[in-house]
Amino acid sequence: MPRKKSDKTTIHDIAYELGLNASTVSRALNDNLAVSKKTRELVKAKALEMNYQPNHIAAALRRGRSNTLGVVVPAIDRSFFGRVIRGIEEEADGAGFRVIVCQSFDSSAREREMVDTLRGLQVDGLLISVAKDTGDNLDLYQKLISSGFPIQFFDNVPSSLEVVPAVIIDDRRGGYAATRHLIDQGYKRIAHLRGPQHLHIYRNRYLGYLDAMQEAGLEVNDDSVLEIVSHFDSGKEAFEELWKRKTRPEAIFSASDFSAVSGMKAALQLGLRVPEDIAFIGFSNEPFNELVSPALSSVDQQPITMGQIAAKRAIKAITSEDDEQPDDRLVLMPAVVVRESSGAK
Amino acid sequence: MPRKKSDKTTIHDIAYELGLNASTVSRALNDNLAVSKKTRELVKAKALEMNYQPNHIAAALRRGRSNTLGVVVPAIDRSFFGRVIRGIEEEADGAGFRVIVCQSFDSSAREREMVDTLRGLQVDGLLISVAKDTGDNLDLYQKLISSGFPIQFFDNVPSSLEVVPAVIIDDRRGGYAATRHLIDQGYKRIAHLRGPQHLHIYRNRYLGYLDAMQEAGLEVNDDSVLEIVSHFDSGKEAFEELWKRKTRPEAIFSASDFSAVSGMKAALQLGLRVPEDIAFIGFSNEPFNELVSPALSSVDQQPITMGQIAAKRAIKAITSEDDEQPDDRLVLMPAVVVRESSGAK
DNA sequence: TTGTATGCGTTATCAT
DNA sequence: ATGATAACGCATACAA
Repeated sequence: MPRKKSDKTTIHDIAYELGLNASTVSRALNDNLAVSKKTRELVKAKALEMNYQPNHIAAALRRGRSNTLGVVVPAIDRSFFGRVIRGIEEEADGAGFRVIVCQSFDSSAREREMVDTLRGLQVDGLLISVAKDTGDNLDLYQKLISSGFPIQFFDNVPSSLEVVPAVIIDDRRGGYAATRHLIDQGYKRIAHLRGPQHLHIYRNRYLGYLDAMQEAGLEVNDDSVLEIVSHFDSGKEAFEELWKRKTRPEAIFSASDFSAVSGMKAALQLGLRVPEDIAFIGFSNEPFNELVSPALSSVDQQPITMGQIAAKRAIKAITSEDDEQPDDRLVLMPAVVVRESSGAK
Repeated sequence: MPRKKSDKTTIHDIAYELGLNASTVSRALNDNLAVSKKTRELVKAKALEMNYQPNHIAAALRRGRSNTLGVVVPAIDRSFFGRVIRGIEEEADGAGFRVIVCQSFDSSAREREMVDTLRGLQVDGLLISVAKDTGDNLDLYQKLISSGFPIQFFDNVPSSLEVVPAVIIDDRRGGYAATRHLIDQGYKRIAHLRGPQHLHIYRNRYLGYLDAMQEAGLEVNDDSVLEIVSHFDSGKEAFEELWKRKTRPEAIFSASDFSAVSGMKAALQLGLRVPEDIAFIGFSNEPFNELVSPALSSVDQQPITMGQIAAKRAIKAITSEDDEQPDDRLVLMPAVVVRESSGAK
């Protein structure tokens, strides 16, 4: 029969068994140099034997530090975020930090809840990609930032905040590079399937498209651009709509891989050849791009690097003694990945 | 200037401001009926004003309950797990539970670490889909289960444990249904791309294939079955290998959507028509199945339902007073989703 | 209805 | 090198 009603072993239990004091056990378990090597090993052996599980939350309560990073993303089943999180975990692992992931499901109300929950769990820092339903969490974030709480935004950052510590990619550059690639391949009539323009990531991809077209002296008219709403369905409809217009495109730059693939599918069903009759390039470099036929060219957003850097900056802010000023934004460069769907004309 | 060095508001701060006692504040915040409606509102208003953030870990330490569920999956960027987690969160939300998600990256050593971490974080229950690198965590799980700790496995469960509380799908039935569907469509020479047979999910899908073939009196010989290793690349090679054999298949049932799609791609590149020359059906019902052309038929594993049920059972085990016996396994039925790739012959 | 006292498991500051 | 003690923020049994 155990000493206590709960069967959980604590440092007190170990101390009791060994005729020691709890503080010694605590020190031994934490590899404190003050405690003799002999007792240290004794304690560790006993801890193993008694199946001791350190209570991290008690330690966190006492220390005021949990060694935990909180992450909020719109949805973890989006491969981009999955890969960002992978990068975060890699970096956190190396620094002895745990990672807790929450989903906002693109609702800013839920995002706020998640932030509260994570703060209640005493996370030492926050990594956030804000919901598309960009609500009024700005106050919250402004307060958090100016209170000196370690926070890093990534990918989709709150738009109307002045100084935001963030890691983002240069979407405009990405849009430019994708379009430029098509131009270099010899295409002239290039259409753009753009995303909702109130989201700056989509707005910037569109601006990059315009940059490249203008630079090359190519015409952009009402027929060239079409806005898509939902990722999944509308690529097909968008393509069919484009194809009906009086000046048919030779190539399409889509702001999303999903609509690119579904547009491509619509093209194939019309009996068109890709890229001979119509070329495609998407954005995000989703894993399935390699699987479809023809394989879809795209723009890679370096999600793993993004996660690593964001985590690194957060951890630095946490561990550095002096309350340094919030880092400003760091901008990553996107990279065009050329596959079959945008071969030379 | 704040009363304390730390700027975090505690119930003591609120009590001080209001000339009350911390316990009253605690009660008020928890909607305890004992405290008068008036003070309750007063406290809540003050809490809001002072931007009070409840310290959940302190509460958890005191209560011995964290209202948190720990989830361990091989990788969150696999859409199946993403959807299971969605189901878990839905269920947990409704019951006032938080969810912490960790990844094992298919390493049982890391899986063990994650379990320890989560237990250290005082999660009230554990939901686990075990790593493919099925190591020797059996002792750990056996101990956990018999100690009465609320734990639920899902999808991939530890194989060599007798009584395992788990929610799984009937993979054998799924393999049978997929193959049966092809048979019903009129195909006779049906090949199977099977996964590593030491994993029972793949073994069962293979057995289901055999069931259906045998039932229909169709021949299965050495040419019919091929084992694939990595999801991504080997579908192509596997298909080319199958196509070289003396009896070419008319249809292929692949144990994974990834290899099905990449096999399909290889077929298309050989100039074959799908499904006229060769039909395909995969397994898992990945989202990209709808996007590829032709759209890939597959077997749906009901991931959201799986998550909901697993969470529900875990929460029930947590909240029910009596230490009831561990639930045994609950088996979900998979559903064939017919798309273009397996049209009638 | 509210206040007082205690403890959850750990770590840090003393003292020895 | 080790022990005694207090404190982290909260919830609860008990007292008033």
